[in-house]
Amino acid sequence: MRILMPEAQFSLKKTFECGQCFRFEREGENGYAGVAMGRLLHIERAGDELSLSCSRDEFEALWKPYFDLDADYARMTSDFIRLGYVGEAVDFGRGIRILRQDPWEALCSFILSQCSNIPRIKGMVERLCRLCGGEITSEGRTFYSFPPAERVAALSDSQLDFLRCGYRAQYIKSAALAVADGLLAHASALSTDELRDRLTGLRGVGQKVADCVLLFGFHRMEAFPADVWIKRAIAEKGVDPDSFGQYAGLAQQYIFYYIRESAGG
DNA sequence: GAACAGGTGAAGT
DNA sequence: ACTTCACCTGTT
Repeated sequence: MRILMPEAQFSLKKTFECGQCFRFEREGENGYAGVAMGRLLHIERAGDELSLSCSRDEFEALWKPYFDLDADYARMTSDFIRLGYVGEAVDFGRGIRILRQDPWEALCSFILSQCSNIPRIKGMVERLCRLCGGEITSEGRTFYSFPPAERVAALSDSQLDFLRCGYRAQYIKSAALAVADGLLAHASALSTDELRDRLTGLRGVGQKVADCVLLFGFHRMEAFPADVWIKRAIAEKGVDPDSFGQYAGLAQQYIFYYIRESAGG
């Protein structure tokens, strides 16, 4: 199916390559393919149109919320001071959408992300999906869905070695046990601070990973993950983390993408 | 080889 | 409360 959706509202490149997700890969000149919510999606831009490999019903039920397409990003970013470094970052990142990723997938992925880089994170996540995710075949190619926590909790230490994720292996295994045991159930009834406390109670989950999970897995837009790049922006570019209000996480993502891209990454 | 990487937790001031 | 260090693996 096709939808009218200008680049300025939804940029595939910026959304998939701003560091929030690890399972969408470039496909052709203007397209991406990936798996989320157990479903494979091919998505491609042609001018102001996007074509998606799903039915209109599936788009409405799954992908429209996943891509946060009902939200008005122009309005949300109007809360920020549109001057100076943050203003540049917002202009540069126009078209980024904050995805509504599965909380467990976000938790597991960002535990793996610590002290690593995007290619390696993608490798670890991909091996985990190949190891125990569900197979999805399409036109002769095989894709894998992200495994449920129960599957990961059941992995043996020697199976975990296949991931080559080092000391993070025990972190994801214990997190998987906790999630399978209901740690994140009924999260919508919890405040962001309560949810953050639950997350940081896990071994290997500190403030930064917890805030990534809150933002990318629970769509808590006020969560502000501060990694080394954001700390650099605060120290060197005059960014004030207390000035962003309820959409601080969105501001963070523009700043992160801008500083990474301008650093040549 | 050594140093470092999108972080965390433990142990030391 | 703040600083230092080890931790797996991969890349420079």
